Amino acid sequence: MAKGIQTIRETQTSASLAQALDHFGRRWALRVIWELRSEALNFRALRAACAGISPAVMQARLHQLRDLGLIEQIPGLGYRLTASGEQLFRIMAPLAEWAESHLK
Amino acid sequence: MAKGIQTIRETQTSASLAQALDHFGRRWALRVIWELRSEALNFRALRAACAGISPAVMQARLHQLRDLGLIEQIPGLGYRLTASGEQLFRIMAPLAEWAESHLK
DNA sequence: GGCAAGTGCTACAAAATACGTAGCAAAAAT
DNA sequence: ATTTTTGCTACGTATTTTGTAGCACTTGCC
Repeated sequence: MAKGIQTIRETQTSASLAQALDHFGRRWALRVIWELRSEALNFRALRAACAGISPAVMQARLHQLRDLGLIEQIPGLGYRLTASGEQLFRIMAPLAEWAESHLK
Repeated sequence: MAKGIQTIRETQTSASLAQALDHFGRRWALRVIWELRSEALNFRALRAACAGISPAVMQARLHQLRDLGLIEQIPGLGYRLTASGEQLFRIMAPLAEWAESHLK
């Protein structure tokens, strides 16, 4: 067992964070949160906003995000962020600026 | 064309952000950034940190993240975040706290 | 030198995930 | 009552990820 540049990490990633990163590391997951940032959208409007997503995947993401308590479905209104979801959005908001300045 | 709850979004998501969210919406992408937060790690150490990732996917992510200018490979040291990558990490850092308090 | 261990990386079949299109049943609007 | 819009499902195809094996190359060591 060589004592090389790196051995075992002293600070390992927590299970909660790993879980979060795994959930968000699915296509459209972050995008859906993003599209709900300012207003509630119904299924089809949300699908239009995420141009290219298939209905099956949208349905899957909505379920997962609902299970995570990030979004909620209001009958007659559509889907919208919960308090927890809005908090997450506020966290990822600076990402927009970052993307603008680094991905041009 | 009914003027329902929502018509067309007035503020649409920019291409850059869509691109960023698409890149990060791949498995292990955010996790790899996260694991490199404090120190450079070589291929195998990085793979050990991301328990469960396959070498092929790790290789693919490293390529993509390198193309995005987020990480760089230093011969004899391994992979580490670039200035741009560290900036991104600082942005997503609050995510750790969020995950701890919301995903228990 | 020679040899063992560690390195980054590739190959490839199987499983999981996403895409694309069509369309249904229920609610709402006309 | 008929049309429109709604959320959602089905299903075959394409893409992505997994899991395992191993290759070629460098490094440290006797």
